[in-house]
Amino acid sequence: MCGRTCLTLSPDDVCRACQYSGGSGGAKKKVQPTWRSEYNLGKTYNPSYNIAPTDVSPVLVSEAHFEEEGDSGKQVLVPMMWGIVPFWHKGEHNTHGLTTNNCRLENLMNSKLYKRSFMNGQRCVIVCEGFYEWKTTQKAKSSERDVFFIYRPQVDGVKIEDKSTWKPEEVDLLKMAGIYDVWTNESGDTLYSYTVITFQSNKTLSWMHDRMPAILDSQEKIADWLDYKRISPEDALKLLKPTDSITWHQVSRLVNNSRNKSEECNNPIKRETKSPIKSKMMQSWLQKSGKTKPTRDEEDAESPVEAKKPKLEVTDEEAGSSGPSE
DNA sequence: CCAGACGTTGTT
DNA sequence: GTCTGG
DNA sequence: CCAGACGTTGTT
DNA sequence: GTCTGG
Repeated sequence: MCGRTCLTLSPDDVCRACQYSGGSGGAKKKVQPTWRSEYNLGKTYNPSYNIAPTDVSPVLVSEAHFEEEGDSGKQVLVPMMWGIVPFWHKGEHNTHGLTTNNCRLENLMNSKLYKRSFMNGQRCVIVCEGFYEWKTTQKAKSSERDVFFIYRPQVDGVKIEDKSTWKPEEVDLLKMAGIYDVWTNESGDTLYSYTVITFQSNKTLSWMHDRMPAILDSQEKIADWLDYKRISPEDALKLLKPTDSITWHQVSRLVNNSRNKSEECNNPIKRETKSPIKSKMMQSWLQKSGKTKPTRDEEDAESPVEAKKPKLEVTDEEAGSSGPSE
């Protein structure tokens, strides 16, 4: 599932962080998406460690949706509300009564709510530093579930939760595939809103939750997902596959309350001590089996495996934005 | 033809 | 229990 | 996703 | 608005 995200960059910095190789002709140059602020009933984007449904956050879309003769390969950032308001909805924007913060990929193509937007090319990419996931538990109340912050592996030295260790130009933001819609009220005011596409989790995350967002893990996939004139809906769907290019750490339950916007929200906490009984059993079992360390599978896979860190090298994507400077 | 749904989650 | 707000 | 409300009256 | 169920 995906019910809370984190994005703390200013609009300008989000633009910098979303630099992509674009432009026409053979010589692709690095360009930044432009910031396109819509009225959205007066709702605006506020950088936050704790973004919840109904909040507004920036998403990438093709410029061609807005410019008459726009290049569908060009990207723009548009603040939109999380949770689609169906374009046919009558009344206040918040009275449709449907849960639309996520769209199950399995249901997309026979959904009355999402299919039209999708076939219409209204694809978007939700941008964030990471998202929060509550571990599915049988016994605990929802308020007692373990919470994790999930994000892209960063280059050496960058700690995503410590903004003093990185700059917008070098951070690797998490990008999720979504669908957006445009709603107009009786007065003719428009509201842009989006949903995050989800599917069944792969092994990397299924121990935590059975659903995960459709993460786009390369610049090419992002460009293809957004360019609705070049890539058909059918081909766009093929881009959505579970990724292993993610990592995570446990965070405090401060994030449970969406009013808590503290930067502590995405800070790692020490793993909760297991019950003494289980801990003792584990220790003696480890001694018997002569192991020094439990393997990933043996300890519930609750910490990310190594070897997911990207190599620090200058690729076409990164040329022009070097690593830590100064 | 009209009426009614249109969505997702977790948990008892 | 269920819906709305953040 | 979780938290918090869930209601009405008359009067400062 | 559009689709399904009756």
